[in-house]
Amino acid sequence: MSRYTAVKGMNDILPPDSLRWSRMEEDLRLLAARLNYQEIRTPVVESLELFQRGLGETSDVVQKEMYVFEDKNGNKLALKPEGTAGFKLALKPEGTAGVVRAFIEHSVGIEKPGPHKLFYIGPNFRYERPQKGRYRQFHQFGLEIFGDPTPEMDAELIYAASMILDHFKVKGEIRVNSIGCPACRPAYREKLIEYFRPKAEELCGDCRRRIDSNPLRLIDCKVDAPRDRWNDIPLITDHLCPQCASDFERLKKALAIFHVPFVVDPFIVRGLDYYVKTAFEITADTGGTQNAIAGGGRYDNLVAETGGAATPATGFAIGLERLLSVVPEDFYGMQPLAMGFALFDGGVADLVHLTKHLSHHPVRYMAEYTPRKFKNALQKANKLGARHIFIFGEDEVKNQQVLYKDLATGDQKTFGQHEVMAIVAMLMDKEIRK
RNA sequence: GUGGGUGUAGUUCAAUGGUAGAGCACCGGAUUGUGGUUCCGGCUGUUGUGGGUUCGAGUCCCAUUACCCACCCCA
Repeated sequence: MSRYTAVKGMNDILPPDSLRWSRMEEDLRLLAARLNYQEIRTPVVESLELFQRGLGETSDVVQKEMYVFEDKNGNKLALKPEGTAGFKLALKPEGTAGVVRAFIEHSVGIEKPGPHKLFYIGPNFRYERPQKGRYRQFHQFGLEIFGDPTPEMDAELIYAASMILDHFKVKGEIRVNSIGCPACRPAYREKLIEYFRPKAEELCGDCRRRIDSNPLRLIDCKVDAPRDRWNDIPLITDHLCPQCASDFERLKKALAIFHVPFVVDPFIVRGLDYYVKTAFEITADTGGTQNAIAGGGRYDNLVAETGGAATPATGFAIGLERLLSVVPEDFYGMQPLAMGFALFDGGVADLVHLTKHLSHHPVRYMAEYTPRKFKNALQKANKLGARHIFIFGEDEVKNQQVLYKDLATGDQKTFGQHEVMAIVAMLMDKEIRK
């Protein structure tokens, strides 16, 4: 064990995993571009207050999972007329709050008409006990749309999520719900409280406490499994106001037109306070119990609550660790490796030349400049998993040639040293046929 | 924050309380410029850390720490 290790819950990404990561990120950017999402990059740190106000003071994330610290210039900032805003800082636990802040700060919604479609990709931080699929530094890719109130846009967003699943050959279940709005949710909440209060004795300790504080989440309790025990639990979908109910119908209709496979799950509850109306989650078998790979919904009031002009908005985020854990192992193939060797000191200069020439082409190649015996060169290439090797021995150098051998088939061939294009063409051809 | 499991070589794992080992990996070799297999040789340890019990602790006890899994919650 080395003296220094990575901080708990924060992981190194090494080859070959790093290749899967960068390819996945590349694909996500391309997919986002198809529906005209443009990238936004916000800082990893924001003021603590932004998250407290945005995500909700009582949310678990804010209450116990934030990485909070004080800015060294805290005192100066505190002297600002606004008061102490900005004094305390936090590593971002999710992506939306910072995007909303930037959207407002730079008047994006004012300078051009909506919808404004943005995507982000990057690290987030939550102070939780790590377990399979849950880490203190984790990464998300998210889409956010500002300035469009329609349920059809929600449907398009969910469609984008399903495109991502399809692209990566992931089998996920898309579950949608409407969680109402400030006009209808409070009444539903009361109904739930009324429903569960008489049953308090039958609930676990956690749930008894949650009856009043968070009855919606109580439904998800795994200890009591309320959904299995009672089939007459009031459903939000039966208590929506006319506007929410109508929007929910439009959402489902549009999803059907997009051919997005989904199920209605009236028990979906989002963990953050800002969601209204459309809420959805995507689950998949990640090998652990953390099977939610993506989630999102509409947040029409957040921009105004953060200090901007009233702007309807909707968005979702996908957890990249979790996504990658369900992307098929062989989804990304590795380009075969080519290697170059010299058999004696006199071949090294020619080997350097080959490296120089091949470096201009998109082949995966590396050389070893310490001369080796023929047999050792083959052994080494094998150990490194190389397929193509180029050899400069005495005969080759004398004739201005290079010996090529395909370690997979055993074929070999001699090229003139100036036939670089022929060599590259051959490598590319083999790659396509692979 | 709560519970459970595991810490021994680079790695995966052994070792009735009695001298810490094996496979893999790595390095070298099996006579001339043809590999993967095989064979031979070599290298590697504060047994996570600190106490305690014992003639003697990798092994038993206590504490501590790290990782893993699960709860809570979420991506």
